[in-house]
Amino acid sequence: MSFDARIRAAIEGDIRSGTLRPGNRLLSEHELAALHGCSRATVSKAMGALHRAGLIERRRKAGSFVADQHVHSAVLEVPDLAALIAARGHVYRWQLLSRRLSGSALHVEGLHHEGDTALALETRSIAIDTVPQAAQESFDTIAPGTWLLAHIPWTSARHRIRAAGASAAEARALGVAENTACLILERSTWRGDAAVTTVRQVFRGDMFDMVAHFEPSRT
Amino acid sequence: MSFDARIRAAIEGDIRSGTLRPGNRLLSEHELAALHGCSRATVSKAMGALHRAGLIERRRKAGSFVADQHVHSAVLEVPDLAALIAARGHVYRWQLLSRRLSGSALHVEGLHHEGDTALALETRSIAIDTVPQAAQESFDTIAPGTWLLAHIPWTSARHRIRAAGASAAEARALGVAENTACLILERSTWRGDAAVTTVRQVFRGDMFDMVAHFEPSRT
DNA sequence: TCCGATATTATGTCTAGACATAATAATCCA
DNA sequence: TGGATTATTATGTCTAGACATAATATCGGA
Repeated sequence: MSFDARIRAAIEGDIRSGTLRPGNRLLSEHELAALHGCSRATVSKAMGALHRAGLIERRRKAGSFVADQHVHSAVLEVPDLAALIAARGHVYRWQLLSRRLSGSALHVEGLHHEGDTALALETRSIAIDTVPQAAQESFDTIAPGTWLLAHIPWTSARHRIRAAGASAAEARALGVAENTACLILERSTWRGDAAVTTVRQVFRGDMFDMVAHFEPSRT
Repeated sequence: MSFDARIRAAIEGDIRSGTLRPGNRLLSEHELAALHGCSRATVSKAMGALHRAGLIERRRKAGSFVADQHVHSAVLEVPDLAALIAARGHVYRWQLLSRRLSGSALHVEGLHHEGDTALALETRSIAIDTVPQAAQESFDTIAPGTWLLAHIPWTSARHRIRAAGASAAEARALGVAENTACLILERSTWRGDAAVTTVRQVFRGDMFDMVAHFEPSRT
């Protein structure tokens, strides 16, 4: 086991066992280096990993502190629908429902099909100020998400996940009864400070779920 | 801007703009160090961040490669319900519904209340082999999640998020109509290889959502 | 031709320093 | 006493090496 992993495990253990409690100060990097008999760079690497995992807070001059545990973070895998459906052994198909240019936004609506059934209804708006080439795309055979992925770089994204009953229009599009429970994924992406796209996907609740993992022990 | 951030931004930009495509090999760490005029350790740090962000794959001897972009990862914040409800300005309350010891598992069922309304129905089983002290707990005033957080260290967790209509029993407990759309969060936690607890929380869809962020530019 | 031993290569981990930077604590002067 | 200056401290970033390790490529022999 590497020094890095050893130091992480030691501190993580102290936090989880309650030896170190939220708000407590950890030893400084110098002290930990001396304690474990390794260099400060190695300690720093371990502390960086704990920080990313949300276990500790770090402040210059003040030191490192055990973070409040009221939230914890997990890595959410946001799948590409085409790849997901292919992995399940079905045929993926995108069906364009509408496309409308309004002001500086291009609005696209369509369905993601898994084999013969509609898996998700997508309502998207694309900022043509940020992605001017999108105005030339029909999106009648390629899904806008796939196209965007290949055409413009984005730097950050925000996802919101919730559950809601299908509206009349959504139910009709998905071929389910009105008010059927659906998982709704809303995603906004930015390139720097410029908005790129906002998408709302309504999934049939019985055919889709999302998975997230948490393992602090990742370097 | 630090070398680290600069190198990350350069490679990320090449990936997102399509200059580097999935499967392409990146320059080796040595070459990148020479190119950017910095040391290999700095390059390695940048590559580590890109790897954690899921943008690249790394293989010894073979090199680093642009990852397939069919999934991308985001950081999901899994809130502690008590803290979440407090932050919303309401009073949190846990109500125990049932507690039953069966074999090597302790089954606990209860409600998380936000003020006067039930926000979530929780069904949990706790492995008493891993957490023997739990057998002595009544859980009639403290929620098992809170108790577990304070009493045993866990090392990894897996979350599954989906939508479903409330069953008759769930609807009764939450005070909503049967088949109301609910967000269902199932979480299993482990301590090393030993299972700690499995919990299923059924949330009123109209009162709860989850948020996830993605920003590769985190060191 | 096939197999095993060897060399090569790129990442993984680490060291023992360095200077930068931000935040706090101490000090000194008006 | 109040406010501005200075010193101190811990993290943040970086260097120029080192050895370990895993995976591949190459070469020699049966």
